[in-house]
Amino acid sequence: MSRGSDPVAGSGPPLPASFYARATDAVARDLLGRFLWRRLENGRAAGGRIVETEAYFGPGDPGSHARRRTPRSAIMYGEPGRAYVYFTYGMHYCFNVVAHEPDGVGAALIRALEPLADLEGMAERRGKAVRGAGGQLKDKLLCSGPARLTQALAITRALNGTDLTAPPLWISGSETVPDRVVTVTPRIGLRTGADLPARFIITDSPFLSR
DNA sequence: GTGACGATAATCT
DNA sequence: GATTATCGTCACA
Repeated sequence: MSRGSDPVAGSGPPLPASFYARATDAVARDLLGRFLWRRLENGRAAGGRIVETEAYFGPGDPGSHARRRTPRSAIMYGEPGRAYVYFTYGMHYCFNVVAHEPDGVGAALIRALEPLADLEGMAERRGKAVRGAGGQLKDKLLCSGPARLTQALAITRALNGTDLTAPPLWISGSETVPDRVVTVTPRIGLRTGADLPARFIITDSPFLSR
């Protein structure tokens, strides 16, 4: 970021749909270091730098919702560059970007952000869990997990299917981080056997989910 | 610091 | 009826 003092403007225009029309794991890898932004009802923008992602594939990937085509997973069979937001465990939303080659299936789960803009708003939406003794803000707890970041950015199922190449929810950033700062690990939270090495992290980030 | 557990409802078999 | 791409809290060390 370099232009002016507004982090949103300084991070450049939204990534085009073509960015997402590539192999799912390549997109998940290349999302590291980019910026996720959310324009809120009050006009403010909340956002952060993507530091952790996972790739979920289509039929043949037992850990993926899209291992079968169902009403919920159909969006992963559709147009790249749209949001896939689902509700789980009776209380949490998770945010994915539909990403795959032509006629492919898949999406990249955004698992953690380094919070950059509207930290106070994030803290309000996240609730008391992000405050320590004396009301001190624990910024590591704002966006370090897939359900935490959706709460911090006010992402709900109302945004399922939205186009990510324009507000109110978009990703920007023109730089691809170098391989030397990236680590690949097994995916998290799945039944063993489905935990493919398809989790991508910025190795030394303090804002990872674990 | 670590590990167990319950919350809570959409989704699918 | 079972499962779940999670998180916060509470023990205990």
